[in-house]
Amino acid sequence: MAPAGKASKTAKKAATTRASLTPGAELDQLVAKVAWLYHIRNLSQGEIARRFSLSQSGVSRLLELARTTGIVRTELNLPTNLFIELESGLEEAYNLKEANVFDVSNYEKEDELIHDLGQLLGIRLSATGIDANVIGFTSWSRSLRSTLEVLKTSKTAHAKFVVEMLGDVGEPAAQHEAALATQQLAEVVGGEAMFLRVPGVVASKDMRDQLVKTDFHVQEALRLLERVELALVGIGTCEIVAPLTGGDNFFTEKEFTTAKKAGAVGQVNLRFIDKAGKPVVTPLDDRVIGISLKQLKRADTRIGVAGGKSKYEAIRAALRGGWINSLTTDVETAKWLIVNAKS
Amino acid sequence: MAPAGKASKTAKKAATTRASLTPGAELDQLVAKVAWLYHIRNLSQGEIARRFSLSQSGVSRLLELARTTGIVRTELNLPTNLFIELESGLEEAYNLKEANVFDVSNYEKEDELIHDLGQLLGIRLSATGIDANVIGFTSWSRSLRSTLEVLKTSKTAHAKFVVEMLGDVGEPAAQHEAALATQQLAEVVGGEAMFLRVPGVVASKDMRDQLVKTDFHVQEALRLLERVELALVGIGTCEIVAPLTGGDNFFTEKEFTTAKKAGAVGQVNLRFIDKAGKPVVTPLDDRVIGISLKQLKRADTRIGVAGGKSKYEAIRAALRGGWINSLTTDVETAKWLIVNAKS
DNA sequence: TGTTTTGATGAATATTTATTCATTCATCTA
DNA sequence: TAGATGAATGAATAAATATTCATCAAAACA
Repeated sequence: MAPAGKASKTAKKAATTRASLTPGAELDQLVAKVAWLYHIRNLSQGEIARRFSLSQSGVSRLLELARTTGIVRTELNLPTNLFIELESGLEEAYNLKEANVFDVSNYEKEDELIHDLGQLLGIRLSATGIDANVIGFTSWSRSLRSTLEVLKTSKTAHAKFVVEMLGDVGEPAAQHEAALATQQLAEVVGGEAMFLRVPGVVASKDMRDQLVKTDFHVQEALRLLERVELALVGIGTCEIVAPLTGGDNFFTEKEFTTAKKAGAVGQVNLRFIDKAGKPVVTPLDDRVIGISLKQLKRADTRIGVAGGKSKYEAIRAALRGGWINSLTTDVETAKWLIVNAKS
Repeated sequence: MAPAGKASKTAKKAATTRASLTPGAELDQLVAKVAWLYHIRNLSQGEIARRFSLSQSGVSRLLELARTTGIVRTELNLPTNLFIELESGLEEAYNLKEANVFDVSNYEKEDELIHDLGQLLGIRLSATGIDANVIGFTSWSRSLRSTLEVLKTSKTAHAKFVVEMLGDVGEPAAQHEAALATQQLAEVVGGEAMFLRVPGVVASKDMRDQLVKTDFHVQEALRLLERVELALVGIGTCEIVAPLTGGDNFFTEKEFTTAKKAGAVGQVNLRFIDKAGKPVVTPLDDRVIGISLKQLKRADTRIGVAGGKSKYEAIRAALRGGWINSLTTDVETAKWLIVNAKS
């Protein structure tokens, strides 16, 4: 490869006049061309590099850019019948509209599980398509935000409104993220975002009433909660989990204990339910700003995404109460839910 | 790496009970899982291989399978403003609804150009979406069949009918391909395919009348040609090009010469037009079974895909006559068309 | 203006991926 | 039953790709 050095010298000279030296707009063109040659024409990065007089590493970087900017996008189209026994098992045991099961195969790390399940739902939703007037969204759910990542690339989602089903939860810094997610979902479905930019849990019923009374947007959102058709629901345990801390817009350890003493084994958008799925009404209930269980049930489609050992009981309760009628979960959780449907 | 051999031994033992030994249905699951780990979780093939106790090459092969079966799909989302000067230049010069230009950068090989332009149209169509009652399709066009490849992955195309705008052209063996393409397009848009399974060019007017009279399906298709809303048009020169040969359902060299003598510089779905785009009516016209220019113009959207030096004149004629109002072409052709709009 | 910082870049390199080739095992054939 | 054929597979290897690191030039700063 003796002439290589020489070749690259000439290349560099050419480079001064060529497109790659970041002239902003032209960069896009180059990225597009490179992506085209690589993905449509299946040239190697080396060949492409030669054509444009730049280095292979440069091409590699341009392709990465193409991926991150969404010019190139790889989507997964999972067959729907992969875990059909488990899926129909769930559907029958809990009378579901639909169950999505996949072997995400990392059951230790909750974080990854959450993320993966969210993606899974996204894949399925964009395969099926979404069509509703009002979508209820739980913007603080990490799973659902992962779902959104996938959905962003979908062109098959349509809705008029996206309304948040629960106020802010967690540290104030996270609120921005939640708002962004709602906004993005609204964009994806071509609808309007309706925010519920108040604390999800407040100190007292009075406080709640105050907050609701003063803010027009909140009232609007709360009204829309009556008309949710597709609900993307958060399911949780009666514990304070990792990113959240007791106190900031959330229940304290003590309050959760109160709920558990009253029979709660889990919660759906912070509405407590017992082992049979029945609502557990405590004074805590008046301090949540968000969709009520009654309102929730008006939604035709109520989708939950959850998995992992710690949530088994909570998910089963949500299923038994019929608070969700579509579940996306992992193989292990699905098995447990089927085996323990009656116990 | 001394223990490697040992490890693989154990692996092999495990393998006898595991999923990978081609048990049909389970294979799908494995492919899906591997694709998931690779594309969603970004594990390397080596890591995945270890998890499933198979070799890296095996994983590579599974991933290839995932790609070819459509479980994994990479799509290109080209920005629409890359060649905006050329595009708006074309739109203005020829009063087009839309122009798509891209630098497909291989202008020598006509075959590749044709293929690439087809893909380009596909990318743009699936970005925009299709919504029409009746789509007129030119199933023998190679470009348009490439378009179809891309469109297949799209979920944004809808139509009630897909009707062929020209009878068969080329050797009989190719007819099957054309029919398949039409069928597939119909599937993609969720509509019904209407075939025009007769020769595109027949020996005489009488022959044509005979054929039309006897076949119910043909009559149905011809009726639909009156109601085409979106037409995917084939543009050609007055020459016999590569895969076609004079004679088999096609004009002969001599007949083309006749047309040229009458002023033809190109043809749109085998309807000859002159330099100004005016129809060149000769007796040949009565021997074509397909959409007429008059019928074509009823379609709201008339999309042409073509490029390459040999077609410059023909494309310009088609544009001048207004037979197409949307063009997908390459940079070089676009430049020529703009510069020579008035000459 | 000299110095520093920053970011872009390519050569070299490490890592990853695709392919080749030999082996195995099941199926078919004589 | 022996042998042939062909698919499936993994080890070794070739090829391709991503990353590291040093260099350079433009911008920022003194």
